Amino acid sequence: MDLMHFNEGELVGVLTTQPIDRVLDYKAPEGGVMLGAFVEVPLGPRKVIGVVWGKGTGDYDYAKVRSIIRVLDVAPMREEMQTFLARAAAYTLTPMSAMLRLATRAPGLGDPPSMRKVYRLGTGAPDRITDARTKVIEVLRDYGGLSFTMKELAEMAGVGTSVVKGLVKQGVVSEEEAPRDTPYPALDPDYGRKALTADQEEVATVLLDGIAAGTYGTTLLKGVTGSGKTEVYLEAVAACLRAGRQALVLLPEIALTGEFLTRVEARFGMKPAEWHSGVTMTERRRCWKMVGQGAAQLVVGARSALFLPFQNLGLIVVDEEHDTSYKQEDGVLYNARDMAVLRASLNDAQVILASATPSLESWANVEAGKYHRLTLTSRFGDAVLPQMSAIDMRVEDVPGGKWVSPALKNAMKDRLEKHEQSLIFLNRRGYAPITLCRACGHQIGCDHCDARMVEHRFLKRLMCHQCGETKPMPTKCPHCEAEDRLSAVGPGVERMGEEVQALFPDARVAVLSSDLYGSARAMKAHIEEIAQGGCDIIIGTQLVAKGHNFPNLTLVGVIDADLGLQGSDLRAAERTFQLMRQVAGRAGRAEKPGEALLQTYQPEHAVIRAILAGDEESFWAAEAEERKAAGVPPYGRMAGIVLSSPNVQEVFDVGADMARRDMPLREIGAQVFGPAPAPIARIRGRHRVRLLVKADKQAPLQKALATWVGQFKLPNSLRLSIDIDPQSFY
DNA sequence: AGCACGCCGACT
DNA sequence: GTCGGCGTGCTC
Repeated sequence: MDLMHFNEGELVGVLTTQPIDRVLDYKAPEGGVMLGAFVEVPLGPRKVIGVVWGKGTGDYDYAKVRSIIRVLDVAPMREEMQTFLARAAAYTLTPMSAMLRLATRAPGLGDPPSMRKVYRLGTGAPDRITDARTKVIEVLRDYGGLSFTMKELAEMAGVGTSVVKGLVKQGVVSEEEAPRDTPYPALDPDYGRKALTADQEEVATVLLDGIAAGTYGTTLLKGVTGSGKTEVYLEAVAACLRAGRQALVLLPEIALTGEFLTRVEARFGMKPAEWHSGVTMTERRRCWKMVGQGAAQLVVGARSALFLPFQNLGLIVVDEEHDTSYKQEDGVLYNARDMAVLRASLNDAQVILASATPSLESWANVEAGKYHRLTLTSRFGDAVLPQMSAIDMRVEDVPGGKWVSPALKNAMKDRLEKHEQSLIFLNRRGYAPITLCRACGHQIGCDHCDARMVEHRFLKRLMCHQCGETKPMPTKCPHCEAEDRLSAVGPGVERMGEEVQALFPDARVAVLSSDLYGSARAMKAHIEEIAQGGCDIIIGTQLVAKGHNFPNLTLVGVIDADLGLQGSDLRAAERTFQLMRQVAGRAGRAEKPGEALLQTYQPEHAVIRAILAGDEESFWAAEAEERKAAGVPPYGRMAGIVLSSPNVQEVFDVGADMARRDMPLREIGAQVFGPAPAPIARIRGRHRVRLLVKADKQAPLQKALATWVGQFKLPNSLRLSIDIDPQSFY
């Protein structure tokens, strides 16, 4: 490859991670520098990390141009990575410096490679031989030429470290310095190959053809839980490894990585590299560096893994592609699913978007011919999708303050008798969503946010689900001071646990909610125990919808299928549809047929009917029609602009001013709506208003937004963030 | 992001 | 008089 090289003294442009939205000129250091090199440069009184972005422009007073201090000992950034960052920045309207920060988030990037002492067989002869010494020498012989740390070697030989030290002194064992960051063990694509069903084989073959072509392409891999989606895309990973290229698997949640790593190990013989907020600093550094040297073949990670310095990326799998956590909602606002497609297209790599319930965006891209689509139909074993039906809550007799209908209760009783598990699903954490004073009607809210405090009886506190603030449960109303008049209104999972336990006093009831655990590990252990039959009835939030297997589960009861259909959130129907189908998909594994019962007050609602009929195609088609008519994503483009400030008056004034001076937007036919209070009007003491911009699919939205926002001189106290393709906008 | 420069209010 | 508030601007 023809890498551009700059000789000493030549002007180069360096992009730094400092929030300066410009490439600065520097002189190439002694020995010259490559395009894309990671460098340390002086900036004012400081030294900062940057990347050689291109030739210098020479538009800065030459006398003031300083020299690059040093070139870091890491692989230079590839040109397609530069393009990826630039395109992603332009799309999300993020400054380049912030984009570069995502790509340089490796701890200790600027440090010299960390070294450690390793030991291998030397050439010397021992002065005398002992049993312990023989063991050490045998271990080293067995592993012919490999080296180990002192601790490893002593442990493997079953001797103390002093034995090894003695041998080192005599040169029998040699000591040398080696980098601490070691390559990941090679994965064997043929290691744990499982026989696929005919259906899976067919799909895998198509994916393999895509990999073999070595070109860009995106495939939506659709398959219900248990259809063997993972097995099938791991075949694509195997093909990618055989082709000598790197692969990346993105998972929406860290809690899922543990189980996934085990599956990778079973399939490829070794664990892959891991990248997410849960891994240690040392391991992250190793991962970043090894990925950059091509010494990590497969990375399993969170959305930020998209910014790792892959040298030869051949495949990106986005598992559970519909998951909303792929959309970063703070800092740089990007959707990892879309960015994966962008990165792959610049790398001639393949993308697999896997889901049981794809997003409407992906569905629309398939319809438009941009993505391929593969569907896995048959489930493992002979289990079938659960029998789904609605319980019409308008005719059920449910006492006040209770939520389980007689129909659902009977179904649960039946499972208890058959020693099968039931799952009661309610997507509300805590005990009760509202704490109301019966004397004055006051609802306890958060002091810093415009949100209600949720009672968590388990913690004996009230919690704000927006900012996480908690306070002790008061005994008297903070408004009218009436004693003992506060009451819990509405259901939460903790309260459901109480109700169900009262209905079935002898049943073992377990409540599953993310806030009940101290760590992801504790949560995983508990879920595993429950799945193995550790309880009769599970009460859970959407946590249970995410990839956990409950082999003995045959009944799913949804307490409030209408939750999420309310409001004018455009994606509410889509989300409810996905969530209900996923939850229902938990029932009926192995040989036992499952049943799903949905409690609803609007059984005639199109979404509820589509869920019950299991008729996805018509649901998507109907959704697509509605959104086309409304001109909203994925058939139109939107951007959310959130202004926030400690001063209410200020945000509304600036918001109104921005809405008024909308010429740059009108020029591209875009419309501005608002300002309106943002979905959460106050967070951590900052008042928030939102403007929404709607444009045609083809309109150059980003450019117009940049010009529009650029017109305003914003006060310092005010913060503005632009969210292209916002996930939620009620 | 830091850090310096600079221009108005209450103190020795 | 001057100490210090943090708004504004610069960093190759």
